[in-house]
Amino acid sequence: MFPLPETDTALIPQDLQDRVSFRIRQLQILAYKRFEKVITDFGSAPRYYGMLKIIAANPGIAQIRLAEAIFLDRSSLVPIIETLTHEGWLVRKPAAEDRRVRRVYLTDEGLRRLSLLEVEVNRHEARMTKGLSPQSMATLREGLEQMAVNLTEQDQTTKD
Amino acid sequence: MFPLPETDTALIPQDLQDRVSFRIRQLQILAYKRFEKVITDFGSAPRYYGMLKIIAANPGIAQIRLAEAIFLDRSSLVPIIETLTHEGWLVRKPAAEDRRVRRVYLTDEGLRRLSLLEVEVNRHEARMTKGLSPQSMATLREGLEQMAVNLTEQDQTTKD
DNA sequence: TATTGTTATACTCTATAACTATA
DNA sequence: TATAGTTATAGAGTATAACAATA
Repeated sequence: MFPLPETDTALIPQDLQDRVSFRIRQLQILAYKRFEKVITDFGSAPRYYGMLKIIAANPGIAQIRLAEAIFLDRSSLVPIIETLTHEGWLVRKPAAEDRRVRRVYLTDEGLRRLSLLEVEVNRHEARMTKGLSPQSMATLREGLEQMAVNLTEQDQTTKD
Repeated sequence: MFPLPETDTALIPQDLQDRVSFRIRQLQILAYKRFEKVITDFGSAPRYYGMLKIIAANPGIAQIRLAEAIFLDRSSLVPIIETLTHEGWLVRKPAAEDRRVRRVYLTDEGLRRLSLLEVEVNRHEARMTKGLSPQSMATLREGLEQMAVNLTEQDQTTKD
């Protein structure tokens, strides 16, 4: 009997390891667990980092546009916006020209905290991509982007 | 006013698009939605394709090893195994040498159906990676693997 | 009539804690 | 005492359907 614990990868057959879809899923699980463990003191914001960045880049975005951008139903976004508003990250203001719309903005405090959070996200990203050459990173980014395009294009043509 | 709808990507700032962690998350969401829409008639198996492949490669694996391999708590695995057993994919047999353990196997029917499911997974993967050169694919796979290694290694050293 | 945001509701997925049976 | 599997339970996260306000 060997004292070495069997590694997880030993159980994963090669053809599964070669599947990009499997790797993506596995990475998302791992990265998310790690991210949540490492980043604290930012309330519930870390998991919505991407969304906060989109709001920062599109101040006053309507909730429905925001929901579409992150592939969520507009109703699913409501409690998220509410929580982040209570935590001081966001404010909603009714749109003057269309009073159905509520525009979403980062607060000054939210902007300030987002820049601090960004430092942590950078660290996380650096740890995750350690050992990858700039060239590999570039190819990786292109590949990930191409796949996202492929998947969204197919969604449009499918047109349920 | 232009008739063209604003694309999602127009809302995503470049620095966010360049984040591998953001892309991974986005891709996982898109790929999963697409996968579930396209693949039907396989019961609840498609979402557990990876797990079924691991069982196929490790016949008689103990539930706890399987849970570790897919980063789930052993208790979370129980209802999954149960469902797939009821659907005829799996059987559990008590281990002779350690009666606490229940060994998990694919049924003959499960093996047969898994090979059919695999055809669909291949199609999904091909659509997703369309336009990527063999070289890009190779670099992509290496990058994804390296990141998985980075994340699991860091988990071990953190050692909470 | 259609759209935006909201609410009520239900479903899925997951972890934690406690239990059981074995070791 | 520790481990494998199970159960009960609770907490996220999500979508669907229906509603109010507005266009």
